[in-house]
Amino acid sequence: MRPKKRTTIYDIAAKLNITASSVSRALNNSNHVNEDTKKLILKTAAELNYKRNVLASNLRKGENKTIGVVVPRINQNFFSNVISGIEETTYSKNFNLIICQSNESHEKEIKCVNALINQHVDCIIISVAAEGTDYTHLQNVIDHNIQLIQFDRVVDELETLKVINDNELATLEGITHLIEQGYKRIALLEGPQNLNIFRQRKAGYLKALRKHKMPVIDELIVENAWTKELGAEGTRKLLSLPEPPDAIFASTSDFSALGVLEVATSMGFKVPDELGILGYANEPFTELTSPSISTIDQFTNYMGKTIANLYFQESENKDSVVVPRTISVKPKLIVRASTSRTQQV
Amino acid sequence: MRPKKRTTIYDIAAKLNITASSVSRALNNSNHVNEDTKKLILKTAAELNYKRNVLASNLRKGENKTIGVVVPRINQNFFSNVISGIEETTYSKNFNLIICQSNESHEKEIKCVNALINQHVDCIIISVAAEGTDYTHLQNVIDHNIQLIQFDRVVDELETLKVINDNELATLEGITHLIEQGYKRIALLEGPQNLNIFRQRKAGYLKALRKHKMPVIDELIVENAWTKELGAEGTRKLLSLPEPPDAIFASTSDFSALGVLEVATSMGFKVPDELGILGYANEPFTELTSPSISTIDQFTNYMGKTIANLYFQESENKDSVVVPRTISVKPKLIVRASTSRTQQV
DNA sequence: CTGAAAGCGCTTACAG
DNA sequence: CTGAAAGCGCTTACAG
Repeated sequence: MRPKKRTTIYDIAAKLNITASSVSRALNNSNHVNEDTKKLILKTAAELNYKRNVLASNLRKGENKTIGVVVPRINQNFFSNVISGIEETTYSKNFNLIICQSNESHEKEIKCVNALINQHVDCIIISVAAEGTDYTHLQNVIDHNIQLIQFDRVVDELETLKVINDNELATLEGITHLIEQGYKRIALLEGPQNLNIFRQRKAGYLKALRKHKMPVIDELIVENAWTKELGAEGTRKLLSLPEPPDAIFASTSDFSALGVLEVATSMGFKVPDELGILGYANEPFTELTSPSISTIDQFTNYMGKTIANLYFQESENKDSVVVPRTISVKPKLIVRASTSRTQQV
Repeated sequence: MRPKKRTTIYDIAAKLNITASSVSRALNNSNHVNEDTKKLILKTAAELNYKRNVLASNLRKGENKTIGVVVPRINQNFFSNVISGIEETTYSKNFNLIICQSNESHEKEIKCVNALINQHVDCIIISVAAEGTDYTHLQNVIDHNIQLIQFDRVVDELETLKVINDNELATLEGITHLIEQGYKRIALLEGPQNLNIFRQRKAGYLKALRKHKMPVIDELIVENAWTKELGAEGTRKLLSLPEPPDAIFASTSDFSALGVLEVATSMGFKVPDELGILGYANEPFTELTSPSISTIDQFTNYMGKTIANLYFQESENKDSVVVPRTISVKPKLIVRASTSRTQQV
């Protein structure tokens, strides 16, 4: 299984009685080489099935043309779509993409990041795991002069390029929509507050209530209702209250919203009449449930492309310093049956 | 933005007045180096924030510890789950994973594969795009002594390691289940027949009918019903026949099955009583529709791990020749409401 | 236009 | 245990 020796530029040079320098120049399409010999070299290279050793080339040139991506989970819709967008862009620039998943483990995240630093990638794109609080591994990326781009779940304190959703604004719109539909007691299923995205969504919720002069009712705010199961559990509690909510915003995800829907249905609450449900992320299944679930779309593929383009813009700008900045993508409220009181389905 | 020079083993050596050889040995935890100097070197390396240049190391050692993956789409459940499984295994072996998507384009697939060959990856794992018929680019992988592993959509003629689902057997079981439920006119929505997986599923369908002495009715076989839209279109035609089918096997995917369900519902056919629906792939949404859709689960994460392990088994086996072989994973029929005639939902 | 030479950062036989 | 040297495969100033 160990490879036989591959064809190198020396093999080509030897065969043609010229030097490796010329071969290299021809292969790089330099114009400091005779047109005819260039053709001959290219022809011979093809015959010998030559493939440039990118490792050697990169080592010599001090470049790598590789971007590393670290996400909590590859197989989550949001992330796989963002990665797909990143890939489309990096591919068009002839860059490689190395992918790691942290599995929401802070420890694995650190290992992934260090592996990417060792690999001398040009850029690391990351959405952090839910766990951590210490981010020296990310500071380390910066210290190695590797471009760091955070997206979605970003560490606010780190001054890097960031691409995020405007979670607060999207939530504000979502809750406002609920209020306009006549919902009066709106509950919040919140996510781990160490992640900025969940803090922002909570902020949007509170802001919307304040704006419409509605009281914030503590018993309607459920901590850490992150998964379908936890969403279901939280919903059971909420709907068992003496005064249950008439709407639930599952700020963590559509999976959580699905848990809400299942419990509500099984407890005999009519959605959307007796209970409105708003999710987050526009997972494909949200339009398939009955009733379909209102949610918030995050333009994932577009985010991916934006992230990758951000890197290429910066890197073309070699001399100047990178100014830390944040690109905020405005998500879109998708109104479906689960919150459409006026127009029953 | 161009990196300042990074710390190398020479920097460490200079600082300690020793040679790079010793530094390298210490860093590689060789025992041909004094314990105390080793400690000193490690300490200094940490202080100088040293990270090994993996490119240089790999070039020298003639290894790369990188596996390339080429799939039609990263953001499809099946593939992202397989990739996730691959990643878990490669990560545990300290291998990098480079990911490309062909977007179902044969041309892009060729470019991806060539890029990976240039990159001198140790192994290429591929599920081919729907388009192509010519596979010299894959032969090329083999010619470069790169381990090639095909999965799911494999090119039969190429003698490589293969990890597949037993599509025929799974389909046989699925259709048998339909027959046992009393369905008599079972239609097939088939996929592009240049892909082995769709040929196998068709074969399973035909086999099941023959086994139960049921006639094969040409007008019940719809070509190329690959997407939700095409599935819907095919279903419209089928259900408009003078003698419409009483069950439809959407062999291409659950998305196609979803198209069937929507059209059937809108045309007033009762599922599962008047029309049974069987999908393929166990997409998460299949348990959320009403009625829920019966389908076939492919153990995707497990497949991913199996693929990666196959590579590592082979590579540990350096001397012996790789024997082309196929690992067939038996998928599982998931019976849900859309085919459960006896037990209505 | 072409060659000889140095060097990217590392590893590893070869001496001692 | 440690050093000097060669080499992985390529690129690129420097001469000519």
